[in-house]
Amino acid sequence: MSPLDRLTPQRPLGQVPPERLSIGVAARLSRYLQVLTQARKMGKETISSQELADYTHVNSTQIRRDLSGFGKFGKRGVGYNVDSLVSQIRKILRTAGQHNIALFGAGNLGQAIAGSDVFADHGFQVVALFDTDPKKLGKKVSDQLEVRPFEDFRKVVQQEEIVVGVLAVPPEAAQEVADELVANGVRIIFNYSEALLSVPPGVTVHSSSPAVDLLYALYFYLA
Amino acid sequence: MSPLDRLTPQRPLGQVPPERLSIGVAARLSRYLQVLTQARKMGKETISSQELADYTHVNSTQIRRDLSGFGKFGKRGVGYNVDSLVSQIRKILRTAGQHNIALFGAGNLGQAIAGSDVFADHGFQVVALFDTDPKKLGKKVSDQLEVRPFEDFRKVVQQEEIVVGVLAVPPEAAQEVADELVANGVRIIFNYSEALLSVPPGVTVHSSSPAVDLLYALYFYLA
DNA sequence: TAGATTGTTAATCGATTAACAATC
DNA sequence: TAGATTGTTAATCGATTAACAATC
Repeated sequence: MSPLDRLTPQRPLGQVPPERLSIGVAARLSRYLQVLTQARKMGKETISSQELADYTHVNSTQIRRDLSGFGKFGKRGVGYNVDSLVSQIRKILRTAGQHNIALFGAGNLGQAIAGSDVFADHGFQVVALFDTDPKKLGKKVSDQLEVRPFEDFRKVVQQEEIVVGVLAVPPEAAQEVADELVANGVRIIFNYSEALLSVPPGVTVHSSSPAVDLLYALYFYLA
Repeated sequence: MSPLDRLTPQRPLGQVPPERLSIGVAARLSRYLQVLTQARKMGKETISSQELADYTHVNSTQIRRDLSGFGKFGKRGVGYNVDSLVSQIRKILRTAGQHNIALFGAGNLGQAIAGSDVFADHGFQVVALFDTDPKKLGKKVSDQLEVRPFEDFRKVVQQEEIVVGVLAVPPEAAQEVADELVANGVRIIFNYSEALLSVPPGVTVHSSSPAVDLLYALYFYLA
């Protein structure tokens, strides 16, 4: 802080620092958290900013700075304690709680998602799996989960607080499901289908497109 | 360009401008390409920088500038022709050709990937699908593809030019497969397992982690 | 102690944004 | 023509990088 800053404070003295992270910081912290969670699973107790950089493709200086903005979490010469860094980042991102997901589509992709740990590891619980195929209805996909008819969705969204809708449906069905989600107040949609979705402002669509990463990886391979 | 730059040219006069794109530009162009490909499938003939911005979450001015750096591809008052923009970006990324992929793991995720259009749309062809489970061997997963024993991989990599290895295996098997890929000269690995992989320098690992996007989407939802 | 790694600064580079003339 | 959207500039902001003292 320069002396001038003290003369012209950005906010009233005594107030807490800005609570809202920038998109970049929030995105990077999420990536650190993903790696840390996995590192913990693999029994790693400490991790250096350089290791984090190798796994996340984020510069190690950037990582140290991102973290040091919130406190002195590391130990010089040693690195960061994995466990405690996980809790610290969860606190910063305020994602320590449990959040409910509804999953649409019980095909290969839907079942792969339902059976994966990725969401569970970060406090997201798939509470319902929907499909329209009568042959799939009632099928047990995991201990907790069986395939329910799409029509049940309204009921579910009223009973459980669904924060995210995940689409693993064929592209031609995606917009219809998205509309239904929006109509029932869901404001985050995770789109694994290839369809381009139209949603009203205030609703966020995240599209996962592995081919994109492959394209630019290939560019640097060929160039 | 400042006058000083003309006195101290970065490269010999008369040579072509730098061919290598920055990582940021290459990554963004890839995202535009993904959206354009899908827009074309949906019968869209023109698209504006604003529409591209809505779908990619990249600022529309940024998009126009990225594109105008390579030519005047748009029409004022109209937008960009989807078809011709696809060809232009492919030319820039030099990914117009066909490239071969080997896919590991024939579980739900592996079968979902094998059956998807994402890779095919961008010129990536899955030429072989491997698994170690004897019960799955020989199973037809698509018209072109049947499950082969992991041991066949060396043969395949010698016969076909495999540029990318895609891992859809359980986390405990991922490192072993990665090592085998590296040993056989594959330098791009796409990791859908949750394992953290160690690879030598020169090999690129891309890890797809949907939960990461969800985490930071949630942050802005809660904040 | 010696080696390793954090926390932090300063310089550079690239991304973002607003604004607007050009033009379809 | 009128409306829309590109191509481009300029100003600001955030990311990247190198470097290094502090310190475990």
